[in-house]
Amino acid sequence: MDASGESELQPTETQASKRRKVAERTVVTVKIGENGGKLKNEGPPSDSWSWRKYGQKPIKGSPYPRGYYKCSTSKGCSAKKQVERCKTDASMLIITYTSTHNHPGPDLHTKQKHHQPAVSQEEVKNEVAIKTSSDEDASEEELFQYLQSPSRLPQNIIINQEDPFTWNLERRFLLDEEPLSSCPHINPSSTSKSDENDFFDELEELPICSAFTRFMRSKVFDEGIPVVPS
DNA sequence: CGATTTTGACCTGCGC
DNA sequence: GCGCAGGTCAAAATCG
Repeated sequence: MDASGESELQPTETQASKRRKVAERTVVTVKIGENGGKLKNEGPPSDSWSWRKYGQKPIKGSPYPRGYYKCSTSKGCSAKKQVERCKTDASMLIITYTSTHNHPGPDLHTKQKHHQPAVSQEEVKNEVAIKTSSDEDASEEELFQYLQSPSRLPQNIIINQEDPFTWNLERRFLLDEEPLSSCPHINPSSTSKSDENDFFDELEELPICSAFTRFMRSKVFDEGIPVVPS
C-alpha cells in the first residue's frame, strides 16, 4: 500500500496506468559468461541498491519471464527495474531501469572499497550495455544517476542513449579478453544471432557520442572500476 | 519477527 | 468494441 502511496496522490495514474511509453528508461544488457548459472538464473547482477521483487510475468515471444523490481532502499523511491533474459541468448540479461532514485545511493560518491563484491568477481565475464531513453532529455546528471544503479560496471560495457529525437549514443568499453565475436550485437554476422534481435539491431545503428563517451569513461574509471587493461 | 519472494488476479493501454 | 499483452497489487509463503 504505502509502496504505492503515489497512487493515492494521483488517482489518474493508479496501478498500471503508467503509460507503457514515456518515462525514462535505461536498458542495461548484461552478458553473463558461461558461469551464468552461478547467478540465480534471473538474479539481476546486484547493484548497490536494494531491490524488492513485486512481480513476474511471462513475456510474449520470450521463453523467459520478466521480473519486476522496486527500489527498497528508500521507501519513497519510485525507481523500478525489469529484469529479463534475452530470448536468443539465455546468458544475456536485459535490465530495464525505470524512473530514477530520489535518494542518495548506499555508496554514492563513496568509492567502493571493494569495487568487486564476490559476485562481480564471479561473473567476471560480463558485458553490459546501457541504453537510456527519456522523453525529456537525458542529461549527464540523469545518466549519472543511472550509473549509480549498474554500479559495478563489469568488464565490457556498452552504453547507449536512446533519444526520442535523435538516436545518439553508443559507447563501448571492450576491456575484456573476449573477442568481439562474443558480442552478438556487435558482430551480428554470428549467423543465428541475426534473428529478430531488433534490440541489438538498434544498438548497432546508434551513432557514437564522444562527449558522452568521455563522461562515461571518466566516470567509470574514476569510480575505480577494475578496468584491467588486460 | 521482519523482510523478501512467489503467485494469481486485476487493471490499463494498444492493436485489430 | 473486443481481445491480447504488459504492468502492478496484494495475500500467502518462505527465508534470514
